[in-house]
Amino acid sequence: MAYWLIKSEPDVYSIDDLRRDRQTIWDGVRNYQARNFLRQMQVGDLGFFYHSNTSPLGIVGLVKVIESDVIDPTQFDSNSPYYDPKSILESPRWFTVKIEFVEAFTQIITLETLKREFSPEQLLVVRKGNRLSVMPVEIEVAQKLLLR
DNA sequence: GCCAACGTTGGC
DNA sequence: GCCAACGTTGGC
Repeated sequence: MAYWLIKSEPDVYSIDDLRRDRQTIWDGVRNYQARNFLRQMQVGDLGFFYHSNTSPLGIVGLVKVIESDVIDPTQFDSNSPYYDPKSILESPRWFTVKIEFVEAFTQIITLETLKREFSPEQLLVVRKGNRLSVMPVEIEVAQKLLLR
C-alpha cells in the first residue's frame, strides 16, 4: 500500500466538497508526471489532501483510492475546461483514479509545519518551486503525518 | 499582484 | 533536436 499527496485549490474542489460528495473522479490533471503517478495508484492506497493557493496552505484530510486506471472523462468533453482535443477515444491520454473521503483533519497540517518537520528530500511538496499536483509520499513520512 | 520555477509549444 | 517564447502553478 502506497501513500500519495494530491493538491487542489479549495476554490475549485475542497476537502469539504469531497466530504459532501463522498467520492469523486480526480479529473483534470494535465501534467504527464502527475498522470504517471496517478497510473501507479492502486485500490486501497491513501492520499493526503492538500489545499493550494489559499490560506492557510496545507494538508487538510485523508482520502482513499477506490478505483484505479480510470479514464478521465473530461478529456473528451468539449464543454470541460479540461477538454483535450488531441486525445482520442481509442487511446486516451489522461488516466486518473476514483477516490473516497476518509477524514478531514480537525487541524490543518500547515505548509509551515511540513517545512519545519520534513526536508525537501523527504517530502516533495515542501520543495521550492514544486508544481506537481500529484506526488508520492514516503511511508515513514506518511506514518509520522498520520500519528499527529 | 509579483515572480520563480517550471512545462509546453513551435519555429528553425 | 534545440531553445526561445509563452503559459501556468502556486508560494509569498
